[in-house]
Amino acid sequence: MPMEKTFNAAEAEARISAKWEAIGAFRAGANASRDETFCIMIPPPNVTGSLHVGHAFNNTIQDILIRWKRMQGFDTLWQPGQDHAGIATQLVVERQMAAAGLPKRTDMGRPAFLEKVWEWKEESGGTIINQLKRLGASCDWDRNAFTMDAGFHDAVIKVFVEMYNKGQIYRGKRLVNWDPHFETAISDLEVENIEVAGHMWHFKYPLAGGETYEYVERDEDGNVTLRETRDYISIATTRPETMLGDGAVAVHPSDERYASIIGKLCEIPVGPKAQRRLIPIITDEYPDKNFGSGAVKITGAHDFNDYQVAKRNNIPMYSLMDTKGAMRADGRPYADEAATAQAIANGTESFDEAKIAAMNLVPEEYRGLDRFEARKRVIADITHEGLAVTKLVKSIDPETNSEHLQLIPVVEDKPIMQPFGDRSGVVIEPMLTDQWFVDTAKIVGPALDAVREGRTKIMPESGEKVYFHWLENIEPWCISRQLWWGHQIPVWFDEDGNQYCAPTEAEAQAMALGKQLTRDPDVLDTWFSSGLWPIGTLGWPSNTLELNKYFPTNTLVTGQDILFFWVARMMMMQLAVVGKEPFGTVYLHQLVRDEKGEKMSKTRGNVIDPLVIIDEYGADALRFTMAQMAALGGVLKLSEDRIKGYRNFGTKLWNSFSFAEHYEIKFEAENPRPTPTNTLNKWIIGETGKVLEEVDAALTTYRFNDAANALYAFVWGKVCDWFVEFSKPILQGDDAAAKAETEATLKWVLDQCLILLHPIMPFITEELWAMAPDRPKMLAHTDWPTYTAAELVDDAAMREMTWVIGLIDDIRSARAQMHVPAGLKVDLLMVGLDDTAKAAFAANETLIFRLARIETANTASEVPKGAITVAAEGAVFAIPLAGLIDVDEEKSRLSKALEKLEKDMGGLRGRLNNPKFVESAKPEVVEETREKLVLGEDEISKIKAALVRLAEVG
RNA sequence: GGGCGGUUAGCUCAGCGGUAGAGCACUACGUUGACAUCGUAGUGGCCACUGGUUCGAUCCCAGUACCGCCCA
Repeated sequence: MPMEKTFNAAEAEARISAKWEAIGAFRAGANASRDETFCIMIPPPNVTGSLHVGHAFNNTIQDILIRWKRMQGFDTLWQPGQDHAGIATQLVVERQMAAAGLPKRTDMGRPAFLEKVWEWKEESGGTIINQLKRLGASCDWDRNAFTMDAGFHDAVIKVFVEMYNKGQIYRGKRLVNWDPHFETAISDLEVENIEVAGHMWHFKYPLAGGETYEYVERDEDGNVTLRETRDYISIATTRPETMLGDGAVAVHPSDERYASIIGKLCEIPVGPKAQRRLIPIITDEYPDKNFGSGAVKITGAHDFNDYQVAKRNNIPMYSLMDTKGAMRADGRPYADEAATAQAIANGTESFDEAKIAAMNLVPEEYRGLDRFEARKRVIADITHEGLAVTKLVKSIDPETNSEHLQLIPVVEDKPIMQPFGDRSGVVIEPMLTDQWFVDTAKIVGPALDAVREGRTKIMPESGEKVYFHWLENIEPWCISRQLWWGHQIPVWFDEDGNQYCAPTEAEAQAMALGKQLTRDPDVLDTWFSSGLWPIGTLGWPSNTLELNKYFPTNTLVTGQDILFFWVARMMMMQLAVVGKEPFGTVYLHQLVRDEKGEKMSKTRGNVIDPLVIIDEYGADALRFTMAQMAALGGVLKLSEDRIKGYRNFGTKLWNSFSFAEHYEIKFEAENPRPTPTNTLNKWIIGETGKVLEEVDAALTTYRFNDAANALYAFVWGKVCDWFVEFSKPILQGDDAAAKAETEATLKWVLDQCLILLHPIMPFITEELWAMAPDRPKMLAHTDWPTYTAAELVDDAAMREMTWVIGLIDDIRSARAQMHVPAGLKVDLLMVGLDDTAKAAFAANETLIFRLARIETANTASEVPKGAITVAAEGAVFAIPLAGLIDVDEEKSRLSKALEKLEKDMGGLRGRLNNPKFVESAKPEVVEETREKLVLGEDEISKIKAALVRLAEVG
């Protein structure tokens, strides 16, 4: 059956995948021929997820590494799995229930809802696995793990209990990102900061008791630009509704404008007149003197910066909102709450966290309002009262043409960074709530040491700086979520609020004899469980074979963006739990963007769907593109054109086999490397040795782009462009021995191409591999070569073929520039060949004849007039085309070449004439420079001679 | 505001002490017995700017400008 014209990826990929699966090609330890292990943990995709380009890139890189190591005979494991994605999954299932007309989650109750989630998981949770298989990912799919699996669950609970008992986990009140839609705390990763059009309002906070001060503003030189008496301090805010919870006004300690009023009280200009709260004016380093008025209101419970200021200065933090983001409607009447708050501000009443938390400082008229509605009302009320900062605006009445001067409130339009929940799309609220935290400060040390001391290496190295910077300033990690889907926190409370932490209710009950217990309803952050991914997937806490064998793992491949969220946490957790760093190397790859470098998003409509790409171009083209672009650092801009280009590369490879087929060259099950006598064959075998070394070196150092480029240049630029072309005259010729040897070489070289390309392009290579009957193993299990360039390179053959290729290039170039028709075979004259050139030419005459399109070659004593001259090492060649060539054109061609050479040689001469260069440069560099100069000057003299001859012609 | 990067051919990017590379795009020619998803030849760069170190800087150092990303 003759080969198809091109590789039919759509048809072949599924068939090949099935075959791999059938023989268990990717099982842990498959094809192992040595004891060393190599293990990669997949960054678990979200169980609700579907494959996007980021996954495709991430998994391509992992697959290249694992296939390479597997072929090398390592005992490999690529551990796959998914995480349970608390919010996302709950959202998906709730949506589905709503669509199906089922009762709401809250009506259904927790156990029934969880049952629904599991049903969903069984049905749809495997989507991404199948998509990863289409990419060719060679995970051990039988070991697919899930963070909610029973074993994994037990591990998570065990770790929580142990860390709780060691005091590394605690419950406390801190400011967290709160999603008012899902009514849960969320992680930083789930918050998207987006710049939106916002406003900055300016309000007057009157000084208590009508006090006044001299307000003076100066320019840079200290000249007074404004001086007035004020009875207020001007405050700018983008969130007026939070004024109700202000605890202080802060100014920078060096701000002279306000020096005289530090320590005084000012009034929050909102709420019932009778109970206006007075708050202190304090100093803190946080306010920026040059920003706004330089004075900042401090609302500790609703802003992350203010929170720090409030903590530093012991300012009460009043929570204003409920879990839905509406203004609180609980608590005592406002008048009472305000009175207490005032007493606290005056310092006459003490306070603690619980007392503050219980207080509701929202005036009755705002209670229950949505936060955005409350904002409008607050603004309107302040403005109405005349406490907004105003400016004079001149307007002209269009009817009467009279001028009006009007005072209007100052409202600046200002882009602001606003946090949005990535799933809910609503504005995230910093919220003071009771949550569970990992006291990261207690476990961060070993994670820092592991990288500092080189037990774990982060690539690129800049990642290490970021890692240190983040871990050295780490904040407590909020691990509780107000969700149902996830690992429920193993803590029970008695009626007095005492905590009992235990793996099971029975054990907790045993600790709380006779007490009525209630379990904490919250679940753990998904990242807490995926923080245990390396040991959890390997069966910890059981002392499994796999745990012993593959842990610590070798390489983690993940995006730069989750260095903190996941990598750092895995480092801390594994070290805290089992005392070992989870991986030897962390390879951080680029983020995938569209061709313009923009983030891909559905709203932008610039999403490249890897499955669509695979359908159209095949998985190999996508994979090769990604490998080729996987340089260290930066952003990967993916465009379809590139993918198309690398699909063409696959076709090129395909056609090289079709070439072999055309010449009826039959691949055997094994195609051993011949020991050739022919220079051509020696040469390509040497080149193969070189490319293997390049590929190994590149993969060892995670330079996937170098590996891909080296293979591209070898397969296309060496094998197809030269070796295959050179082999034609031999294959068509009569020399049976040469023919046999060249066939054997071709078979071996093409086999090597398949082997070396397989990690990057597994499908097409496996397909071509299978065209030989009875291969002992599938390509995925074929031994990766171990020859070295030193063994395979024959220096003399390399030199000779380089000379031949250079000569053909030069003749072709000269022909093309002189407009010699491509089809025209010309006569070649050889002048003054030295012995090496003579021998090289003679040995490769047929190749040169064919590729340079030469009819005859004869020696001549001199170059005739009116001939094209081609200078080569140890020879001058001429193509007599009397009458045919344009003398001027040949002159300009040669002059141009001469000019370039002169310039280059000038540089070399300059260097060599500089005694300091010869003294201080490395000897080999000096030697190399000398050699280049000799060769160049030789060529210069040949070209000059040719120009002289041309001058004689006219 | 703090941190981390980047600026090299029209585009996307490698290179990172010895005088600049790839792919794509572009131009011209071409159905040469594998391949038009191709072949052959070619065009294209004061390597952001300014200083410094060096015999020598795209590469190292310092500063400037602009652009990203992360954290506030």
